[in-house]
Amino acid sequence: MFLEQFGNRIGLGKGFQSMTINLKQLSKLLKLSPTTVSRALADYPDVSAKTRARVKQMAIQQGYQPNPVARRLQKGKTETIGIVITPEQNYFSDTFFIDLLSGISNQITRAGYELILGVASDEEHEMQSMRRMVEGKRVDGMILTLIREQDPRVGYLLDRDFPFVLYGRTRETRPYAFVDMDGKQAFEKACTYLAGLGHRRIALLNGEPGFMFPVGCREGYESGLFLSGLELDPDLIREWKHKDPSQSSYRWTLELFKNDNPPTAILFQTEAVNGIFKGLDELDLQPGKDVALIGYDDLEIARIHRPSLSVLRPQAREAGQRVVNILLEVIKGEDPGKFQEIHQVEMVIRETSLPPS
Amino acid sequence: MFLEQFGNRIGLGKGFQSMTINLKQLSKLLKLSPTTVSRALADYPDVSAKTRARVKQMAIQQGYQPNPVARRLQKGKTETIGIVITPEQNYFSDTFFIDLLSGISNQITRAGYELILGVASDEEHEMQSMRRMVEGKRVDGMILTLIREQDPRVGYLLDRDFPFVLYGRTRETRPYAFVDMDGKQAFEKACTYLAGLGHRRIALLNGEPGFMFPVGCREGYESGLFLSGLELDPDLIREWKHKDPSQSSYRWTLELFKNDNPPTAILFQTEAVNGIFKGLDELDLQPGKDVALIGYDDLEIARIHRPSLSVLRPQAREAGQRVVNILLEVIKGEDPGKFQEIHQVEMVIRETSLPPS
DNA sequence: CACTTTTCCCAAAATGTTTTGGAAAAGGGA
DNA sequence: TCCCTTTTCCAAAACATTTTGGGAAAAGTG
Repeated sequence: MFLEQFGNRIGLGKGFQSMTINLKQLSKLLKLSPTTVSRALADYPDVSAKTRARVKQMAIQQGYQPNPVARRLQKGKTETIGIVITPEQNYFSDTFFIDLLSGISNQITRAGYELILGVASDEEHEMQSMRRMVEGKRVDGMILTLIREQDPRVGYLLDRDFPFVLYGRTRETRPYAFVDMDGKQAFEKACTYLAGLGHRRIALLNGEPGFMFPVGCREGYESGLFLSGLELDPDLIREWKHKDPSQSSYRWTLELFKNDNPPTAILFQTEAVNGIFKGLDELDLQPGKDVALIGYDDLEIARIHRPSLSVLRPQAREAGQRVVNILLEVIKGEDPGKFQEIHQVEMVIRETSLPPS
Repeated sequence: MFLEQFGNRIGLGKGFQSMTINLKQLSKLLKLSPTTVSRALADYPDVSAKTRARVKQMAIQQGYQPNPVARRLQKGKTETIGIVITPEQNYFSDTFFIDLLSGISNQITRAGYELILGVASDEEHEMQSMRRMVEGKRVDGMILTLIREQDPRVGYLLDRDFPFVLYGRTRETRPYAFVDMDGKQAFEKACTYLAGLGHRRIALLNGEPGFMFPVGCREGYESGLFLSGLELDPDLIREWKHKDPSQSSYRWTLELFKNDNPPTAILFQTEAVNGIFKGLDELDLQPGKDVALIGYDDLEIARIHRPSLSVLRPQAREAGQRVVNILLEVIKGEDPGKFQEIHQVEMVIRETSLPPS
């Protein structure tokens, strides 16, 4: 009897290998039914305050934690949400994505959920990893990042009515939930700021076509030019590649300055900054002095570099938290169309955004 | 009858919202018992080849996948392994960690397991996140990275006999499983290489004390000096901080060259390269020309920079795969002490490792 | 005191698998 | 045909919860 009650705590030789108290064992200890113990812990009103307190105290004393696997089976929920990352596309380049992930993880833990991670090498494996999670009933919802203009993942999830939230947006008419940064407004702000300083030739070194984010950047850039009364010159727009940001931005930087009428300022995603610095260095142009620079994302290099880089700074951590909170609502059955958030991006002026010399 | 069989596939309005076929439903379709279907799919010898084939075909046709939650409950295994990362310590700085994670993830998926991720802001939350996974019975095993000399996580897991594998090593007398890079041998190799080129003043800009990895680096450095007949000069050793690699390495670089007899070469972790470049630039010293450089880790910046950086290149992806394979063995009950691997690190000579001028 | 209501608890069912311990059917030899 | 193996299948139990649907005791109410 004693042995049966405590058998699991005694174990076979190993110290206290498992503090693992059952609901059944706990209820036996309390001389109550498992039902009552379960309901007491869940604060059901139909268990008296006295026994509820007694149960909770004993639960703590015994270190009882409900087995998540069993509760998931019964509840029909995995209490898990999934995310797939694609390192090949250099998404991890610095603090930005990890901040996002940090916000996501914190909020998920707070809700008692789990975050499962897939790492995919390309678009195909990305889809494959997601399907495993969804069709294998391994998650209750998905978080999508690095969104493309035509993103098959979104259609897939919409088709089967599976809960998901985008960090970003895509071209899709059906309503879906997303949290996005206002790249358009950010680039417009940066562009008008530079124009306000007197810059007349402002270049855009944009992200890879096919992805959604550069679309907004370009819109903001064009709108900024327009608002400042500047002409759009297609020669001042270039696009680098995700898989090799530095190399491609390096080449495009050289290209930009072959122009008869070269730019005096460049807007870009900070991810590509190494290539730009290298290109400028080769051209004997001083960043900030000869060419004004404003990057999107406040990476470490932006702060450490001399001159320090002016940037547009998205609040990745906060966005990550919102993504999770929204996803939890969608999982609960709320209409995804209600959750479409566009977050403002602040501009941090440092040393590379001076008037033209 | 028809409706009951196919009810789940018809759903309520939504297209084909769940391809979710039960074992019970599948067995009904086949006019077999759930037992037999389960055993057929698991290739038990006591089900005839004919029905096994029939079962498998139907399972594929119906898109049946066993509910992982149910199987976990029955098997008493979560089929999940956990990892906790701490972005504050700048571990994510570039491709290295993501390569490791990629190897880990691939191997885990291949085994039909899941990877759950915790993101912790500091040492305390790191422990907390791990305890939640372990004591909450959310994982079958843990992967630990960024190991400290005295690492409370290792003692914790050993005490409760919980399966884990370290990427790295720690000071602990009890046997445990690990996969580590041979930092000592790598730095010894780099050091003797530089000495062989004629360098006599070789500095070490090492990682943060308290962590285990820099210990090996220093051993290799000292051993390399010894093998080359060079004196150890404590003035040529400095340590930067994880939370701010660039800033601290920048300051230490300036410091190193205040020396009456400054170094002609520096060994370091590539993570700190931005600070070093900045420092050298300020001192009007050309990397590679005036000061030879060899970094540990082949980050993107090492390849893109001109001159390109000579590096020590750990095979992070392979290491990640080994970590998982070992962990699965340990979970199966194998003796962890059997699995202690030290992987060789190759040296990639590029443009920053010339003889002294 | 009888009746109703409220309070407090619990037995049984259900979640979807795998495993255990047989049992029926088929095959083989006399 | 009968008995013994071997082959092929299956009913029931078990995994650890939560939920369902009461039911008994206590407390009000007339």
